[in-house]
Amino acid sequence: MPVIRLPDGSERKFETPVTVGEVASSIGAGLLRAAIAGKVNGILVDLSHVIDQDADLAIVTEKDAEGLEVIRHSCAHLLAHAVKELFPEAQVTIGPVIDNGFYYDFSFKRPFTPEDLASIEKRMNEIAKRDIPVVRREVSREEAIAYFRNLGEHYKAEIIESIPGEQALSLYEQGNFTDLCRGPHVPSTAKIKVFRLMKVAGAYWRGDSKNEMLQRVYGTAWTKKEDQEAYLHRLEEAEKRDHRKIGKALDLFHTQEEAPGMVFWHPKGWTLYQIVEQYMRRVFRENGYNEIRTPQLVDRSLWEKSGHWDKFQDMMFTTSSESRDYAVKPMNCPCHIQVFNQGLKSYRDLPFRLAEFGSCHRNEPSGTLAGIMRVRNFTQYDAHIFCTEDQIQSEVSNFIDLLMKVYADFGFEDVLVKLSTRPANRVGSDADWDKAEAALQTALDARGMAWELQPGEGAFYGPKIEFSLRDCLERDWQCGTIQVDFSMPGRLNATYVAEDNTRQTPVMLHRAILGSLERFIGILIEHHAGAFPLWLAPQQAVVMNISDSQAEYAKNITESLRQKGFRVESDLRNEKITYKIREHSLQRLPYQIIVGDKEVAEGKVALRNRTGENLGQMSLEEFVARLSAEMAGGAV
RNA sequence: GCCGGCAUAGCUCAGUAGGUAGAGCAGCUGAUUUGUAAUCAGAAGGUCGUGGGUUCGAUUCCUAUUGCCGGCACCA
Repeated sequence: MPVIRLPDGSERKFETPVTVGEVASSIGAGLLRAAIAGKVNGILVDLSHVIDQDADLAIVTEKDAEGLEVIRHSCAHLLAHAVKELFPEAQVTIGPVIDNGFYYDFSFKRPFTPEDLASIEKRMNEIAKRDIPVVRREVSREEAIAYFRNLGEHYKAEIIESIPGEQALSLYEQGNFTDLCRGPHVPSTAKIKVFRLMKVAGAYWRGDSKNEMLQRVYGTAWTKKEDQEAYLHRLEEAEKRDHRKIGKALDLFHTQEEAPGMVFWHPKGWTLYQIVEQYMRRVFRENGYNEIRTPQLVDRSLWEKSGHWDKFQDMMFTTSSESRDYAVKPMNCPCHIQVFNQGLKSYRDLPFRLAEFGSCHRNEPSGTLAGIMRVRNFTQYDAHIFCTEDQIQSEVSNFIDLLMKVYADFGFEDVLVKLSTRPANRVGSDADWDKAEAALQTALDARGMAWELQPGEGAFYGPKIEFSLRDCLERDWQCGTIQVDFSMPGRLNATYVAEDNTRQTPVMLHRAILGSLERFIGILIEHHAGAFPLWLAPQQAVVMNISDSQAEYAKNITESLRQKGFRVESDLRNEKITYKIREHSLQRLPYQIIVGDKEVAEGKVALRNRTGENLGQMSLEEFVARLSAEMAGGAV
């Protein structure tokens, strides 16, 4: 005689055990029609789930986020169902829900083609229309294994065999297709209405590159057609912001076959790069860092001592000369320790902060290269702080303040924070780890930041915090990090003289704000879609004449602005003003200045901003004041 | 690195069921002196990513290779 409490607080009594669907039906036929699943005492279940004792129940419909998740999950099954009907020899494996959709991995003798995708999607629509009930059934482990072995579904059988314990397993059956699944699922295939298959790609079985490569089919699914269209539209918008496209259109950089994964910066792109570099240089200077420069090429023995050779040998570029082997530096830290090691350091020198804009090379696998986001030659904008354990917390605190300020200056307000703590394999004593983890956590909490704990995800040498930027398309980019290192200073013999005249090994903090500068600029390009704020714009304004007679005046305006430090060019070409405006608008210049006979006569300029607004006439002084104010609002 | 796709003029792209390629824009030349997102005309521009093969003939078919793109694995 279960009593069921609904989210609004009301209660319903039933004489016998009831299913979630029956409760929904007792509330209203409309609710039953909209119902996707149920939530019993907070646990998501099928509509067919039987409730035999008192419980809290919420009916999950397609309006709920969880309802959409269930639909996406069921859509993955629908995909597998269609594939099995069209290609019976294909074997099913797993099909989880992901952001905006789902995927399903198949083992098949040949790759799926785009044409296959079209026919699979068509079959999915047909199956959905058949309105096939989706039925849950519990079986024992042995039964399940035997069932899938018998079907020749070896991957499924392997999955079940790897599930520990003797627990009963659930199978979901829709017509002639059955899949092992925890569920829950929609009650019928007809509940899945809006979906699209997006792409096929290879994916390793169980995510291990030693295993067979499976065929992964990606799809997206929604409850409403408009939602799907909005999603597809968002993808198109993201494509327009692609830094490779914008980099070409705005003449910022290029890459070419002879230097894979390395960037040729053009004048405008290099201007942008320099603005970012000079800004960071100022930030370092004002915050107690000393900038240094260390060699690109360092004898192999140093990398052996630091431990990098052992682990990353294949990914380091090497060269040799006069029978010595060198490696091109893949990171700055070992060299920074060499600088620290020059001369005897006292505890009074700590914290000792060294920063470098170091050009690093890593021979990344070919398949990982992507525009300027992942390259083989990049500028590692990082710094190392040598300090005592007692200084960790204040250093981390100051660093977080600095990092948030820098991100805000670049237009990023939304920052995700993750704290990773000790892994099973690690160096350093538990006392060291206790202290370091506590220092990181205290620094975060003192600032009142929201953060996520990642237990066991720290590096072997120490705990770390990672900072990700969320851009305007809601994509996350991990850029910043601060890592405590108990290992490397000792490995490379860094010491200082303590108050009691003993030699101590300092703790080293690795810290980065922007990460790879190439990647950060790629993020900036996509975040701003090439329409950079004034302080970052490689070219801030153009001065255009209407006809030849104002050429001299235009040149003078340009020159005055340049004298004041603004990045301005003249466009004196014999073209119609509309033509010039169009060109510079496409180049996304913050300001366009137009001078014709009227402006010459009155000693003024006519101003147009990036959104196409005509700001009317003003004196050069007024325009300069406007630019200066806008720059002050930015970071410079 | 693995799976799949792609590679044609400076750029964006079309094309050839195998008979050495075409558009728009840019660039060049000339005319036009122009008021807030494309003035007109003319001439020119390509070893169809690279190597090998099949063929009377390959940009097209086969093969290898390089790069790029989408994933996967990787990322000190």
